[in-house]
Amino acid sequence: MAATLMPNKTEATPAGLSRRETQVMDILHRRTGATVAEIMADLPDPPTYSAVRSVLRILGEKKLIKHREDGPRYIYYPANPTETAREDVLAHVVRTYFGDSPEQAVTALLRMSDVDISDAELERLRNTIRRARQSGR
Amino acid sequence: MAATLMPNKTEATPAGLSRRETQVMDILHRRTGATVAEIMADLPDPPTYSAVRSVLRILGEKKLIKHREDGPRYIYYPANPTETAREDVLAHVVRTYFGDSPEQAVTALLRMSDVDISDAELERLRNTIRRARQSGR
DNA sequence: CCGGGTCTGTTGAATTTTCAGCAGGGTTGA
DNA sequence: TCAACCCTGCTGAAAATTCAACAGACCCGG
Repeated sequence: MAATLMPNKTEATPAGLSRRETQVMDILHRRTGATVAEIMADLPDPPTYSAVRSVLRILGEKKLIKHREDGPRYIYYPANPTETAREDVLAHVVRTYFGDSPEQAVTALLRMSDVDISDAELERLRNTIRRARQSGR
Repeated sequence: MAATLMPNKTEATPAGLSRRETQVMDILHRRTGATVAEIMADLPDPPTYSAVRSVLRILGEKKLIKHREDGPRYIYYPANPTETAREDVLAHVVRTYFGDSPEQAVTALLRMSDVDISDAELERLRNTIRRARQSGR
């Protein structure tokens, strides 16, 4: 029994960022742009100002972020549009945690987010999805 | 203009795993358990067998994975239930990429996943969610 | 019974990440 | 004007990660 049949590499973890890099990118996405001070404030176990800037420089070299000037300081923001990032991360999550079933992801999402959707509604939604998928696709 | 008003730390990145650690955890989630060989096969730029085992040992020390014996070898798997992991990762994604709006996450999910749901359906779903949230919660 | 192969446990080194200090330039307000 | 302050750019060191090699145990086929 050959263990692995599909190539199936991990990927989709954008490129493979370090811990701090990931944290900073997350902050930039959440804030859609932030100054060094703001990033530092949001960072768990905030390191020094200089340390944050190091990470930013590296992210810049990797072309993952850009910055514009805002008076005396820089405002850093993700290099590619949020929309893209959203698709990427959702694809990754669906693939990794929901066996490639967007349906399951949706229901989990609804279930956990205070949206106490009824079973009936859920069923209806599921049908809608299935129907849309069959015909549309 | 005080920049930061909320504490708003990053967190939710489970604990802050290293690059390799994250990759391995993702593989274990996707496969719901895997041998070293399988993990190695799924890893981008696969290192040696020994290297993989190092990461596994560390993940074990951090109580993030367990392993059971399967004949001559070990099968590693996430220490806490997939369900929990799913909630955590969804919460993180929604917060980071969708401004804490599960609704938006759901629509994005539907839109991107081959489910070419019509605007009308989408609107209906949105109403359903809103309604459920108001009354149910 | 014995050799080859596979697996785990452990250790130490190479590489990467993370971090802080310092120098220079510009802005601000007294 | 000028001094205090804040910001960036850069550099090198500390710390963590990543990795490979080696030793010992086990299993299997000949």
